[in-house]
Amino acid sequence: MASPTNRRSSDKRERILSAAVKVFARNGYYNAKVSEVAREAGVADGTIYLYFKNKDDLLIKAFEDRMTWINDRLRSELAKVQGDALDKLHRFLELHILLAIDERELAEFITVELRQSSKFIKEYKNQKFGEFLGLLSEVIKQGQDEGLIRHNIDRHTVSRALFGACDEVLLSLVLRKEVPEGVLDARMAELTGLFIEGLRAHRQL
Amino acid sequence: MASPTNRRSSDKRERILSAAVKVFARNGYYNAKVSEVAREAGVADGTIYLYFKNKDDLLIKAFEDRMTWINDRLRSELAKVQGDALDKLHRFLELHILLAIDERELAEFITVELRQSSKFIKEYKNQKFGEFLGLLSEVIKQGQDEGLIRHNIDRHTVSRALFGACDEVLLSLVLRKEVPEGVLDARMAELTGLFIEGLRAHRQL
Amino acid sequence: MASPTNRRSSDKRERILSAAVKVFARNGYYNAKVSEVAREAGVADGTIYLYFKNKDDLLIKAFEDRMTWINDRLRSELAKVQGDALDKLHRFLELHILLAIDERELAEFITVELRQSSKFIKEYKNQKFGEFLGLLSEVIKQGQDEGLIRHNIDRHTVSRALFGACDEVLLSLVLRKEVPEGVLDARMAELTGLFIEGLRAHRQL
Amino acid sequence: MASPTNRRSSDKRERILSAAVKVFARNGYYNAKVSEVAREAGVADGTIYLYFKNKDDLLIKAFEDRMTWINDRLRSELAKVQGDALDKLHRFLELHILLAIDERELAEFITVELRQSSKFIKEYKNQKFGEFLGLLSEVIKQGQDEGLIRHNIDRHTVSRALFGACDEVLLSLVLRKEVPEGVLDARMAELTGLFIEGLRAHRQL
DNA sequence: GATGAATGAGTTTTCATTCAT
DNA sequence: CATGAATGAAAACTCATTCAT
Repeated sequence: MASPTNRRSSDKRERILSAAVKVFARNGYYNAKVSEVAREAGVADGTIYLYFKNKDDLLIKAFEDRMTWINDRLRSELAKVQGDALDKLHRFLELHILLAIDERELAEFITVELRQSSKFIKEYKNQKFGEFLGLLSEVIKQGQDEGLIRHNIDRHTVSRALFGACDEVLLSLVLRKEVPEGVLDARMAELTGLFIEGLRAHRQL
Repeated sequence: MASPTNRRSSDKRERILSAAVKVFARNGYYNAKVSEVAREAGVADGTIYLYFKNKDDLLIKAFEDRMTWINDRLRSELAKVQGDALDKLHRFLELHILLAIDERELAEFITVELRQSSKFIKEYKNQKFGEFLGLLSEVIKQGQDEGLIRHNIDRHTVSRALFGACDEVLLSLVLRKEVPEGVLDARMAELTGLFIEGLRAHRQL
Repeated sequence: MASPTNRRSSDKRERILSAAVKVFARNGYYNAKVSEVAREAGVADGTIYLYFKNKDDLLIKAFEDRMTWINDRLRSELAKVQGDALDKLHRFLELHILLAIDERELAEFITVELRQSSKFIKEYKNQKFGEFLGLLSEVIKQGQDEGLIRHNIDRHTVSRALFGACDEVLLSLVLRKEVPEGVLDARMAELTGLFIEGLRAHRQL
Repeated sequence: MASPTNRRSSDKRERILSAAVKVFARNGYYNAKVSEVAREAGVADGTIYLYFKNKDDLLIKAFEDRMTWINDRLRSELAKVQGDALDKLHRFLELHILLAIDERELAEFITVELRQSSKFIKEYKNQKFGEFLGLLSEVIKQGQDEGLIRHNIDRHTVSRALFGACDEVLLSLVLRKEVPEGVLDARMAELTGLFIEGLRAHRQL
């Protein structure tokens, strides 16, 4: 947490982050203006610089803050799952979809800015996204330990593949158009099935 | 003649497109300067505007030109495949990997700018990328017709998922770091296996 | 507040308008650089764009602002005239000359940019200049009503003719060279006489 | 006449001048592009620079060429007039109107660019326009010699006034809108009357 | 802390002019 | 002579960032 820590201040900080997510999601980082974020947050342009070093910093902090929230949520939800690793994997994908539906702007923000931020912003190693992939990877590992998931597959690669697949599909389904009731569930169920079948350790193998 | 179309000219146009791919891949569209593209192409800044309407147009034309090349290549290579749909799918993924290796900059350019261009550049419907997905979708369909791929799965969704997964994995493997000999092949083989297993129509199911 | 409107701000706006009149008068609109207007006004280049949409807008606003001032001045001075319409006409021409002498830059600015602005700046109907001609036209009408000015002459045409004649003469006399004491008065008196004689309703006609 | 003097060359030179008049009249000097003049003339951009030093030179040469033509025409037409100076003055104004009607583009070009060219193009003393005014001045002088025009008026000033008045009225009548049949003649007759009355030497004075 | 007017560096784009063919 | 593709200097405009209030 940055300098201001009293109630009112951290409220303002959060309003700015929230506005940043919204504005960056809408226009993309490079098309977004700091003054628009300020307007959306209901603060003066200069105020943003009391809480964040510059525009880049605002992007990174927004990204980290939201990813932390997502990771925490995933962790606690996965802990609640009563069942094996495949059940967890199922729940993981489900939570991912719910995020895209419930927090559309946030999902859009992450999807679009993930590559930009990690690639073009100097000296930024995207640790929070690494954590996210780590959670997924952990589930895969557990599945392998339980003998439910094949061993002849690298779990880090699978994690990335899973994320990439979901990201792309959600991008096209949820983030760009109105999706008819039921279609989303159907598609994501198929996708979940695809991966679970692909990963399953077959007895005869 | 309004726009230059003779031999020397189209050579220059190609040099500019090529430079654009390189510079956009290196810095991203918004960080790239037109003058840097010009320098890379060995032409004056103004020359770019003889061939392209503006910076946006340069991005779109570079994208379309390269996607056309990729689609043509995929189409002709897939036509040569002697075998069933799963063989074609295999080949498709293989070609995708080869592209990332042989034309690293192009792959990076497409990966990073794909979302930007279709999302933030007004009135641009990314038709060429749709074609790419269509090729993949066609292979899936053939597999379903041949009884090799499950029918209870939407082939357009699968196409996107496949693309997203490969894109993300390649991005992390090839595009960002040096990959030790053999690792890439291993990872992509696993990925191919994952999808082929996931898609396969099991007799007993 | 979107555009600055407090005391200090409107002071700055006025400084920019004033600088614009000076610089546009000196170099003409197309040869004038926004940065030169900024320097003359003692502000940064960007500041101009806080008060005006673009260079065209600056020209139009400068024009309108100054024409409003001139029209107000003419109106109030004409109201003070004790006498008939010919006295008013006399005073009108006198005020016109005084303007050219006292506010040389302003006169030069208006003279030179009048045609440009109304002809080449899209969608700009020069209402303020119309008002100016309207004031003159009103005096002619009054003269006709009083029987001092011939009726067989269109008062709008006469207004334009009067303006055109004065404009051209002043341009050559005042705006380009140093005029020896007395010559100006003599010339303008002749001009006034010319028009008053030309307009006078002769008993025998 | 410049370097090229054979038939084909001077034909091309004339085509360029003609195109320049048209394009400058349409868009104004500063908005006109050399390449548009070239297109209009049916020559290559570079060709213009074989006949004229630069864009400024093209403007000046077009101006001088056309003014020479106008002056010659006026001179020869005035020579034909059988009558006194007032008849000549009448004819002068008539010819001026005819020019605006028959050679609308030329009139527009001269009207709009006259001030620009003489004011902002370095080291250019508009000699041809001086000649034009001289012709008018000569008629006034003759009228004064014949006792038809008052002596207590400077003939150079009157010349300018006359030109300015006609220019402004024609600008509003002919050059900007469609004029109903007859209105133009009526207006110009009034204007002619205005000046002739204004200038007339009254016996009783 | 908060404000928002002011700043000015940085970028795209235009277009008169050149010169190799 | 003629061409027109190429040049690159110049200018308008934007917007992240600062700082006096």
